[in-house]
Amino acid sequence: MKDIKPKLIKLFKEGYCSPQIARIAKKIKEPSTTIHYNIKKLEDEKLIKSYKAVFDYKKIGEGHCTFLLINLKEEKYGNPEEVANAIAEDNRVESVDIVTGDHELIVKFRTKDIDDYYEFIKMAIKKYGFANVKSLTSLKQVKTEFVKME
Amino acid sequence: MKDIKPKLIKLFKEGYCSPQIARIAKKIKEPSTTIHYNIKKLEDEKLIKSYKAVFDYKKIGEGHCTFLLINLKEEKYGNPEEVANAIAEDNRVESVDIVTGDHELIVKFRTKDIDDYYEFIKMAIKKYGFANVKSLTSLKQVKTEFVKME
DNA sequence: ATATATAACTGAAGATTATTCGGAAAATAA
DNA sequence: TTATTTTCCGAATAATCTTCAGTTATATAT
Repeated sequence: MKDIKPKLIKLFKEGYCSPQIARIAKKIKEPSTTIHYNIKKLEDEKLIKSYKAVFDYKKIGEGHCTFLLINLKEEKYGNPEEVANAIAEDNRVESVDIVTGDHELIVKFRTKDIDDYYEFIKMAIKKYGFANVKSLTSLKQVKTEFVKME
Repeated sequence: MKDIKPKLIKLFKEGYCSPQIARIAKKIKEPSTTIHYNIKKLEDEKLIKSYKAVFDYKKIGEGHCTFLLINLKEEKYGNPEEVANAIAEDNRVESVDIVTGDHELIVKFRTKDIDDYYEFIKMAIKKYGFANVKSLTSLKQVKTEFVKME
C-alpha cells in the first residue's frame, strides 16, 4: 500500500487538474480547437487561477467547518494583511478575507473535529495576536466553493 | 465573435475539468496507471465532488464579495434548510452554511459591484424571509477556495 | 501458520483528447 | 477602403487517458 490518497488530496486542493476541452466542445457545440483557443486566452489573461477538486470534506476527515470572525490586537491592527497572509499558509484554511464591520478578518477553517479546531484556536490566538474571536460553526454545509453538497 | 467566454466561466464554476494523471504521476514518481487506479477509487467513493476552476473574480466581473450573516423570520426559523437550498441555487452564491451562534445562515456572495449586491439584498429579504442581515464586505480576498489570491 | 480471498499495483496496447499549425473569416483600426 | 489584429477552425501530430490482464501485496478465514 503506497498511501497515495493523502498525496492526491493535497495536490487536488490547489491544482493538478485541467479543462475537459472535448467535453465542453460537445456541450456547447463548437469545434474543440475553438474551445482550446478560448480557454488558452482565459489562462493567458490570468482569469483562471487554478483548476482543482472539490471534496466531500466529511469523507476526507475535514468535516468540521468553522467561520472565525477575528479582531486583532492593537499592535497587529494596522497591518491585517500580514496576519491574513500568515493564516492563509495553513492548508486547512479554505479562505481568508479582510472585511468591513465589527471584525478585521473572516476565516473559513476546516478540521477533522472540534478537538483539532480547539488546538488551532489556542495556537492561533497566541501566534497571530487575536484580541477576540467569534466562532460560527457550520451545522450543515449546503454549498461550498460553488458546489452544492447535500 | 462567438462569445464563448461566459459559457466557459459558467461551466468551469462547477465542473468540466479533470485530473492531470500524467502530471501527478511525474510529481509523486509513481506509474500513471497506479495514479489512475487511485483517483478512480476516490471518485467511486464519492470523495471528490467535482473538478472545477478557480477564477480571478475581479477579472470575471465578480470582484465584490460579501459575507451575509442572516437571521430568518419566525415562520422560516424552524426550517432553515429550505431557505438555504433556495439561496444555494443562485450561481453568484459561493457558499451557504447553517451555523451556530447568533445567526442561522452564513452566505458568501459574489457580484460585480455594490449596486448588484444591493439589488440582491432587497430581493432576498423579500423572497427568503430574512428578519435581519449583517453584511461583512471583503476589502481584500487573501485566500479563496484554498487558493491564495494576492 | 497456511490457504483463500480481496485489494492494490503496473506494463503494454488501444482509444481518446490535447496541442500545434496554417490559413480563412471576422472584427477593429487607420 | 485598406491594413492590422483577433478569432475561428480543419487536419495532423503529440500527449494523455483508459482498459485489460497479470502480478504483487494485504487482509481475512480456516
